[in-house]
Amino acid sequence: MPHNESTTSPEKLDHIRHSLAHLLAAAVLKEFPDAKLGIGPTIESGFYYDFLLPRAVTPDDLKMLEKTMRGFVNKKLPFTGREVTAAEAKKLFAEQPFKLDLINEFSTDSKKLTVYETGDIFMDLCRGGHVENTSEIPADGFKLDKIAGAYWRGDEKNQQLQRIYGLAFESKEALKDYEKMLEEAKKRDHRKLGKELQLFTIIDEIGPGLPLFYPKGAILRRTLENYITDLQEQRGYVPIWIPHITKGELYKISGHLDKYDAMYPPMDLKGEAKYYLKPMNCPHFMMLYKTIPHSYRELPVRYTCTTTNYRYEKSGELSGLTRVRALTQDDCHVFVRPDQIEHEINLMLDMVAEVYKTFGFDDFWVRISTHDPANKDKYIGDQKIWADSEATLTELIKKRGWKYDIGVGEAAFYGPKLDFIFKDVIGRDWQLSTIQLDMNLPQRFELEYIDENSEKQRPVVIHRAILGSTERFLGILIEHFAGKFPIWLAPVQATILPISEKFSDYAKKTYDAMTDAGVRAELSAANESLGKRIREAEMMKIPYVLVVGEKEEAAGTVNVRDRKGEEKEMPLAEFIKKIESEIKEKTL
RNA sequence: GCCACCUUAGCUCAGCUGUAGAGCAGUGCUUUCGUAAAGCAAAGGUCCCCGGUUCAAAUCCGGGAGGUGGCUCCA
Repeated sequence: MPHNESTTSPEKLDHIRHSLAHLLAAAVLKEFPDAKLGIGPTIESGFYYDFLLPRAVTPDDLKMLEKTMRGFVNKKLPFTGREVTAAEAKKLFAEQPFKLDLINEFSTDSKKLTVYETGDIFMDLCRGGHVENTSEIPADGFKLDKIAGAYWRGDEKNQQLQRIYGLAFESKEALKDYEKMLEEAKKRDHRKLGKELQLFTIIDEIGPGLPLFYPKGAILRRTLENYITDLQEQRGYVPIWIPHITKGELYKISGHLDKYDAMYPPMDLKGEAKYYLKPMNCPHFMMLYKTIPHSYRELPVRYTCTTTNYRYEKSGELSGLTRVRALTQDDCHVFVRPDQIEHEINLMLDMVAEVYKTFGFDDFWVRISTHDPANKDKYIGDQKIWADSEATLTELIKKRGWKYDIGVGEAAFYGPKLDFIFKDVIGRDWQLSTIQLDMNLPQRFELEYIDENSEKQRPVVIHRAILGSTERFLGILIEHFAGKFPIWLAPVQATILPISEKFSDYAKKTYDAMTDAGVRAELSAANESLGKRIREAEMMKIPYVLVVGEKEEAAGTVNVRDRKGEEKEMPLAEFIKKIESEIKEKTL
């Protein structure tokens, strides 16, 4: 962010935000004396505070509360802290049930508690981290932003409180910069661009979370899927195909039904056994492996299928392409001998690296989820495989120099996993690729291979998806490129504009030559002004605009305008060669 | 699912109790143009849906659906 001439340290900014949270609570209490206070921490862009209030807070209330807070800031109130015992704290916060809840929790570890007072207007239970005086808070660097519902302690079963969010920065300029950044992000929002560029739509009559793709969006999808399919097939993956509905029986074997029944859309087949739309593919893959005998020689067996899953996601969760009810996965299951795990995972990491490089995803990190050694009973499978594979995973990631984070105890009960988290342009985290070891499904489906001693052995399964979900990946791609896709992905790669109808024939010739070369070209008839057609092409973010007129026809050239607005005349054949090579090289 | 807000033409939005408006897109005609908007014309709406209040509702109230931002969830 610009304006880094500011001398405010991150720690100081945190103190300012934290202090503002207290001032917000003080302002709320002034307006609603019966308000019950929750917690008020700092967040990445400011702070929030949770309240139980007699009525819903309105945007007008926010303005009023903000004014009250400014009044407090200008009063130059000191923040003073002191230690109290749990009993004292309980007396001080007798009217505040949520604070009592916190006191009960904290006092179990026999620590002293601290309370902070702001002048004589407010007192809060708090571990500290404030400015010494409200005069240190820039009065124009903060703003109450929005209101949301939030469950006490983040638990759905608890009472829902009203959370008031505030933005807070070290200066008015920094606040403005932040707001400007959000506005820029809005411009590249994939839902907005999806509509403008005619990529996809969601239709009420069809249902929320069920996107439909227009031709341009479908080309994007197909290009993406072909890319990933080719990559896999070059690396020894073999395609399989599976139907989209199944008897519930399958999920009884896999054990999924007991756990996630509510997520699975049931199908009514008129009195036959209960069927479901498939919410996942793993059990199908297991069955295909199981029904033919396997020798140790043929392992690893790498099955792949790009297929759509259907899940009941809560309505409030759905959002554009990033959270849908019909999601297509580039799903792979690799059946390996335990001694092949390391090699196989390393091959997968190669693929992840190649794919991210292709899309220019530099900013990602890896979450390594391992088992909790203090809680061994929670996990199934061979202890040695657990220990070895976790060490291997960590080693492999380290070797590549990727940022990572080890989540001890975050592994699934069936095996450790690697999740690849991509940070988008505005700093949000998105989980894309996942690689998971599974020692459970091979056991439940009684998968086997015959070893060199003719004995039955159990393989390990590695689940793997690189895009994760085609829909989510597309959503992220749209925002990553702000709709300006690299040439190999662009739904329309070049559009040809004859200056007037006199040059229609030459334009058509140009169009045919491009199409023959496999370029996705478009021909724009001359019944609108040239300026207007250029404008339209720019708005559709088409990589190359080819203008042809008298000069070009005579010389056999095209006038190429790129997305930067720069023009260059070149022979048609030369341009085709250039664009072909860019498509082949997947130039960013 | 929960909390708050939003829903008017294909899109972006104005109108906020007195029988619905603009720009763009689309259609027709004219224009045939040298790098981000040529001109004219006609057309386009159960003002999300269902109830209620009112002489009168796009506008006020209740319920529902969908969306946005959060919360929770995400094999």
